[in-house]
Amino acid sequence: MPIPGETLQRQDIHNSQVPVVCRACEARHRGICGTLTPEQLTLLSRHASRQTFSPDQELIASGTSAHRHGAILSGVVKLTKLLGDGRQQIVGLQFAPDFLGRPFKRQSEVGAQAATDVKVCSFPKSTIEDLIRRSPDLEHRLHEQTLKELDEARDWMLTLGRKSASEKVASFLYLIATHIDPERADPTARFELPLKRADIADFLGLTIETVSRQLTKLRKAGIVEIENNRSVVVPDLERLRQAGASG
Amino acid sequence: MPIPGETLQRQDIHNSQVPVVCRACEARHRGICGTLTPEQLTLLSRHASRQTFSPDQELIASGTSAHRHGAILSGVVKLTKLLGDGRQQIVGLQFAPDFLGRPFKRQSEVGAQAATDVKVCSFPKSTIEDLIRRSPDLEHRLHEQTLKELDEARDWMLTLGRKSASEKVASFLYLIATHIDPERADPTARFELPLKRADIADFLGLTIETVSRQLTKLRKAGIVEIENNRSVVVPDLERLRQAGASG
DNA sequence: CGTCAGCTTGAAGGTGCTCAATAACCGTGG
DNA sequence: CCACGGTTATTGAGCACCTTCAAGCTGACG
Repeated sequence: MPIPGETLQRQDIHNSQVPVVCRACEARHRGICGTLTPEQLTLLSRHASRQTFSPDQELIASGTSAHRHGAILSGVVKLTKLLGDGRQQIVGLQFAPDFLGRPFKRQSEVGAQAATDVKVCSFPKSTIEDLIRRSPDLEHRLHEQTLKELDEARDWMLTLGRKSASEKVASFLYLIATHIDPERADPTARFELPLKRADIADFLGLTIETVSRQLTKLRKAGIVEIENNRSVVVPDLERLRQAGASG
Repeated sequence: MPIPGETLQRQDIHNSQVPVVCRACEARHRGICGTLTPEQLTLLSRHASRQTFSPDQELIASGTSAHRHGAILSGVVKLTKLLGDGRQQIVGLQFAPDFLGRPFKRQSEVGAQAATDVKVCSFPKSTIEDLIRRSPDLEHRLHEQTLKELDEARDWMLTLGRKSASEKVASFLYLIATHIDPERADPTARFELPLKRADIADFLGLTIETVSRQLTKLRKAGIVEIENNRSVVVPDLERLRQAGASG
């Protein structure tokens, strides 16, 4: 259960310097915003704006100089790489309240598209970079996220390089199950798939057809239940984890 | 052309505070050491020691609490991940003067083994972490390296997920050619492969046999020349790059 | 009710794997 | 110097898995 907004807001009530837009923000105390001082928040919010994107809409065009960075407020973002002939690979998924953008570099080498409906709070690259230079805490926070993303990328390299199709699909479902609803103690999970089949295929380095076949195989094995193509129930998370090959 | 040692050393001659062991070090002005003040270098060097490793020797056992970090002085290090049943994937290659170790985390989730003969300068995890906390510059440098590694990991995910076997092998050769001898203007390259076939296979998510077959295919196509299994000549780097599929 | 996007299912084919034999390389010691 | 064993790499034949191509299905929305 998410913490009711009340407790979060009470903290800020005592600090009138916190910008109005931030006070009610879902991400106010998470992600990068959590480390900022009221003055820094003010500076940032002055240049910040909210945007929404619908599935498959581009947040950053690959190869384009992205002049804005941001934080995901809700939804799932896919990071993609393209080959000359159209082959595509999803190289990362990002969830709220992740930071979006690659600091200290002109060109982004990955594209970013909304996978689901997405809300972001974005600000100019230069604003956040200035802030980073002046706030070691913020850089540390971003460094931590980068390290986390690197760990995840390497986990996925193992999946891409060495797992079979059915292990890949199971690993994917397990990944989503553990990311959508971060804290859950019970062995069962229930969620909506944030990706359509084509995206899953691009994430796993497979074709749509193979993904589909492996899903029905997992369904027939009783490891997952799927309804309306998107709603998933996992009766036993541990069993799903094992289907993804024990690392 | 590398800068002659003379100019490098002259800087230190005027600064007698720089530790003796560091003065003649190949990595003194590169990698993380480059940002450190003489005092910081002294602190670090007091706890530092040099080690050498031969091929396949473990620098860090996966899952083990690595209590030392370090810098690569020479050689190539492979970062590996293992699946329960023995399947292996190399998730990164590191060259001098890269930093070795994952800060701010108890457990390393990857193993590190020497690919070639390797020299490292290592120090206790806690020493460098203290230093990081006190030196924003150092954290920035490490953050930059982490970002670089993340970019590389994602590049490789595209290779693992979407390229054919022959494209994979070509991509690998191109990667090595451009990393072994970083600055080279001419279109031709000549180098020793730092990895044996089994390692290449683990890096590419293939089998030894497939790697071998694709290498002879590239050889017969005149894209590379190979002698003694390890010495490679690439007459036209651009052609090799294209054989790896234009991204 | 028709259309369109997304998903599933089937049959055929190819790429890369498995298993197995041969060949090249390298250090050691006769 | 060559013979030798061990490690590393190449090559071949058959097969499995995943892809390709093609058809049908489902649900949302006009």
